Amino acid sequence: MPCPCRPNCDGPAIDCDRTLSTPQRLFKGVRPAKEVVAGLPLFAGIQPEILCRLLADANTITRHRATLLFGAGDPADCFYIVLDGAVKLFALSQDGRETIVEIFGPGTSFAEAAMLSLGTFPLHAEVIEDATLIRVGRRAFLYTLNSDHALAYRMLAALVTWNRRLSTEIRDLKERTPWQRVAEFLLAQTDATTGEARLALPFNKEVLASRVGIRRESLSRVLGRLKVLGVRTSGSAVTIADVALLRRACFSPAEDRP
Amino acid sequence: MPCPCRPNCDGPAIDCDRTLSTPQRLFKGVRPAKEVVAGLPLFAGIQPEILCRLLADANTITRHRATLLFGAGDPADCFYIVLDGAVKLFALSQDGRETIVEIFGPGTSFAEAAMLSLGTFPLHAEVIEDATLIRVGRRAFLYTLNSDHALAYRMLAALVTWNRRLSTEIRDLKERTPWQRVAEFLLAQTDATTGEARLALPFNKEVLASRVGIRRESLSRVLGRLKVLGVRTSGSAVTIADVALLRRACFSPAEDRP
DNA sequence: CTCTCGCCTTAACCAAAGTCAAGTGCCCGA
DNA sequence: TCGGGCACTTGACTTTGGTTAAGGCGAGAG
Repeated sequence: MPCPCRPNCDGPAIDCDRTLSTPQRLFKGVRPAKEVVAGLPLFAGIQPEILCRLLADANTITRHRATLLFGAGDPADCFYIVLDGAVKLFALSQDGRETIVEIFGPGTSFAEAAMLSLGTFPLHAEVIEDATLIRVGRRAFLYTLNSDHALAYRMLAALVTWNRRLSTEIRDLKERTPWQRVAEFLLAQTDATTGEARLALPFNKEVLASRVGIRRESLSRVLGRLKVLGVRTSGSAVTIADVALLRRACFSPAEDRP
Repeated sequence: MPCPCRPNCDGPAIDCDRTLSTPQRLFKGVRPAKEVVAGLPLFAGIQPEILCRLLADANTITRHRATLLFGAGDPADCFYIVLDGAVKLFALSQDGRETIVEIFGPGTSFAEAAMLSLGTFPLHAEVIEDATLIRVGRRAFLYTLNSDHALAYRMLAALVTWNRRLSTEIRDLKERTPWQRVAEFLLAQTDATTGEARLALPFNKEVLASRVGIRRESLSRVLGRLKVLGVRTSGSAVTIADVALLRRACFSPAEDRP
């Protein structure tokens, strides 16, 4: 079966009861493939036999940053599950500028949807942080979808929540300022709801800028202005002095904006 | 069965073989309900008996502009098919400003997705142009979804294309300027691919502005600047002197921007 | 007929994001 | 150790969208 990313398809097949053979460095907390995949919202509650069948046509691959997984227009004959690292989906405008539409991190999957209709990917996908991925073949996926009607319904639900994410993203782009989107992003990186928080940016600032829809120079300036709200950055390390304060500033109308 | 828009649920039930009893003014080209619904991508190819079953729990309603169909958080126990007019889905920020996320016109349906997961609407819906709608009950819809697996797959496909629309919307918001989005919107309103085009804005400019993510004052300015590209407006009437020219200006990098 | 209201436009001002260019710091390899 | 490349920052400048306020204009009510 031909594969759009042929030169990349060198990963080992998956024995679904064996632990994934990924480098420790990349994938902390090694678990059997079964578990990882079953943990995805899309496949929650899947029947074990069907899962094995699915994984029979899957393999793990590790890719370094800057590797193109597929280009827009390529035939969509696989989808990906991210075990570690990060992948961006982006578009290229005629003048060569790229616009990041979505970013996927550990425990998420992407490009399933492309296989359902057109059969071609609508966007480009590139690894932005060294990644470990499971690549699942189209044939197996569609077969699984057909053998397990419950899966089809879960997939419906998954698409709906994905949709909802996109809607709120649109809303954000329309009604919030760049600095609010940056602050929002930072807040989303921590579980803390009060007090100080330390976090590491999951990817570089060029990417972060594109993620929130501004240029990297503007991001620098925004981060500068966020200092007065207790946000310090050095490299990819960020500390938020008072999460609650930042959250209030970010979500309350007007007053105390940086 | 309780209905979130109870005071509005006064429409007649639908006899699926009879012509819809909607006012001529609103719904030009009267067709049987069956046909209209079967024309939706979601229900294309549906089996006639199942369709009738679906419509047995449906009714037509006509609503004037400014009517709220449902609010965010309301229980989602129906979805809507637009026969005529237009409906906006929007969010309200804390300071009371509204942000339009999507707009639905004739021949489209909305809010089906809300019934699949949470069971509550994520956004507000308001009629923005006097509308004729079919309101389909949740129970019937879910029943139909279960009886017709093919429908479930079509629904998957429909969600995927919907998703794709949202992605390109995000891309647009990030990589194109407001005037490009306005021009794009105008171009989308006509079938013409060359020469002159005349069109009527499907809703007022306040709404259009929110649709493209700017304020109405900015929309005025943009329309003013688009004059040099052959776009004239008077009220809701718009003429594009040269569609091809506008398209080129709108999609080509830099040069000749208004 | 006029008044008013809703819808839209205009203008002046300001804040802020984009652009272009230069500069800094860091890592890595020769 | 040097030099080059990369990621990021800074500054000066331009452009543009938001804000506020005022005014125009048409439709419908009184």
